[in-house]
Amino acid sequence: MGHTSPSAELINQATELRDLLNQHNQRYYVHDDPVISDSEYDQLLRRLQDLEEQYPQLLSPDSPTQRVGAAPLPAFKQVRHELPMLSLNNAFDDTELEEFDRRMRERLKLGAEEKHQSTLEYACEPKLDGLAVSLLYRDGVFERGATRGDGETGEDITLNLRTIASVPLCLSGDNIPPLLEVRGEVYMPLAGFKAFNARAEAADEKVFINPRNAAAGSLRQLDSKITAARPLELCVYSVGISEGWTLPATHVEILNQLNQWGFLISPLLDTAANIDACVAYYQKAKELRATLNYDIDGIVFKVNRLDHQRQLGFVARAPRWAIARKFPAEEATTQLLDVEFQVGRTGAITPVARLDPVFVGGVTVSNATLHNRDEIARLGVKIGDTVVVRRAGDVIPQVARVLLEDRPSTARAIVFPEHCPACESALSRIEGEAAVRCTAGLICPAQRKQAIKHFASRDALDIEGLGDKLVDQLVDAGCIHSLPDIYHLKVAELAALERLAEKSASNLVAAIEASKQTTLPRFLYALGIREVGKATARSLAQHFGSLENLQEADEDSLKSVADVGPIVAGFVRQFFTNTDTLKVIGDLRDAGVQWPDIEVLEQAALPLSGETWVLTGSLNTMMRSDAKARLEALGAKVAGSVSANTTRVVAGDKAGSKLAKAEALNVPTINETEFVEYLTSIE
DNA sequence: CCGCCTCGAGGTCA
DNA sequence: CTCGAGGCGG
Repeated sequence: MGHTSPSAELINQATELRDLLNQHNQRYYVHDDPVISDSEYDQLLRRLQDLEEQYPQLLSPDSPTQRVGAAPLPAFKQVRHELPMLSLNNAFDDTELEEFDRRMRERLKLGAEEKHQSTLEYACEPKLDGLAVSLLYRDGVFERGATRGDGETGEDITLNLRTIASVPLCLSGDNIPPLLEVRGEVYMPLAGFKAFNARAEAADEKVFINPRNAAAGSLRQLDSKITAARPLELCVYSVGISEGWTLPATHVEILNQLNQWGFLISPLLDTAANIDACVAYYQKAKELRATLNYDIDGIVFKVNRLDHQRQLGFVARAPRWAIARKFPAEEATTQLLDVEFQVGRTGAITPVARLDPVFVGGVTVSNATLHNRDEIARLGVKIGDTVVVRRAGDVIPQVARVLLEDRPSTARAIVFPEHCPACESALSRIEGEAAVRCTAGLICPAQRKQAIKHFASRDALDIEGLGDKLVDQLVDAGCIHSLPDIYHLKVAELAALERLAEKSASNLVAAIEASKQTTLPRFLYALGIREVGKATARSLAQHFGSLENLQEADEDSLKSVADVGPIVAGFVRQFFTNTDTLKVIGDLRDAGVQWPDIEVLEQAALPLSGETWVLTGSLNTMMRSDAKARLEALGAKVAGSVSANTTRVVAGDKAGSKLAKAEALNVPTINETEFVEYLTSIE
């Protein structure tokens, strides 16, 4: 068995069964229109299983038998998204939605008076409450699936996605592109969620708190057999990269095409002729919400025409041409039990409300930030009050207001401290700032701990294993006083600590060692310069190329960096003129912290300086303006026409005369895929 | 901020 | 086997 080859007849049979099953599967899950009974389906599936068992050569990754799950993985691999997975801007009321529409029409030069004349059509669809994923199909076969992650890098969850019935293992229909990345949301339908929990409860197993976390937990299983037993679904809402597909004119047409190839799209997908119709769609969806078999947290509106989308481009980490109109956050009332004061990295004192735990927006809330002294005053809140709590912007719990009529006679005023709760030094408040700060800087143990935690955090040097508790432990034990001490920790010294044995200790030392190889933006961010977050750190790194250049930069040249004004420039100058911080940087470098030599390029200028590039044809994976900006950031000039001086031509789909001219003049050309690879290789 | 998963530590029991 | 830390995602 297994070593004999299957006959042509059997190979044929297996292929037919596979196609048939995939087809029925699609009818059932994507079009909700089954033509055979469940038991007939099971019979077909079992026949294929038998065949594959007998002749393992017949097995292919797109076989429906593969949905039952595979052997457990040791860990998830990291996956880089060629095209970053962006987030969406939000609108919390109708006015914000109308402002969005006004911005769109202004930028597209459509004119305000045309508001009600159907000039700007929007695609409307509900925003499912699940997890964003990306799925890559090569020649119509599902090849790789990944979580969104931070948008740039996610985790490879191919095997888990393969178990989801509405994830097509291979695409069907006409003109399937050789390369296609789709994006969508994985979620657990409410019926499945309830059934799963009912069964879990009966079996005395743990139940899930809400469908979103159930879906997230299911996708994070290393053993895909467990995922296979979870009722998950995929609904797609956009295309990432693609090759060999001339995109249609509108977003809705894209989705309809995806649907024809076998993907589930929202049955509520619709268009709105103008923003008033969007508002109406939102109202209708809000009423419909309670009857749906899945959680939604808002409605997404997208400018429907792709040429308009290209014209509008992106802001920061979100497309300019789309907005999510959020449903109002769910609210609940509870008691304010106490207020604690925490010291942040920059010394800011943050009051944190300790609440009587209350279930709101799908989770149990027991803490909420009160932001600062002004916020406490604005709310007029006292300890013992009944407060209204809500989960704002999806995540962070917030005290919305106080029910003064319920105030007990025992309510006590919240006393803002006058001294730092960690180091006792006096607090000060700078004119015009909301925050009250401890100015002791790194002398304050709380700030020292925060600085170290920040340095080790995911977006900074990403030292895995050096978390909150461990930093507290290490600082309290005197193992770490300042950042460079991290790099002198020894396994023996760590293993002597509580709850940290040989294994963890050597893992940590290895992670610390690995963190020495970093990048300039990460390092800058890790230093914790005030007002220098991830984005600013990246701009600074790109602009100055090296730490030396940045250190020597005066305020004027700092201000010439995008998003850097006088305030940030001031903080940066202040940081690099402080002898203590300079010593910390020196010690870190002595300890071996280093980043690739972008500084080599600083004099010789950027990698593409002196080159002239020409873009022609339409690009599928990026906006032309983005392509231009990226090239210019690398020092290239981007010209409109091809000449003998042109260094290179990027030929997108339907490239015309410019491509012909390039070939005539012997100017090298590259296609879009090569171009994207090239960009990612040198950026 | 919270819920979920995974993993290591350290206990209990064989 | 239980506990708790850390990573991840929204």
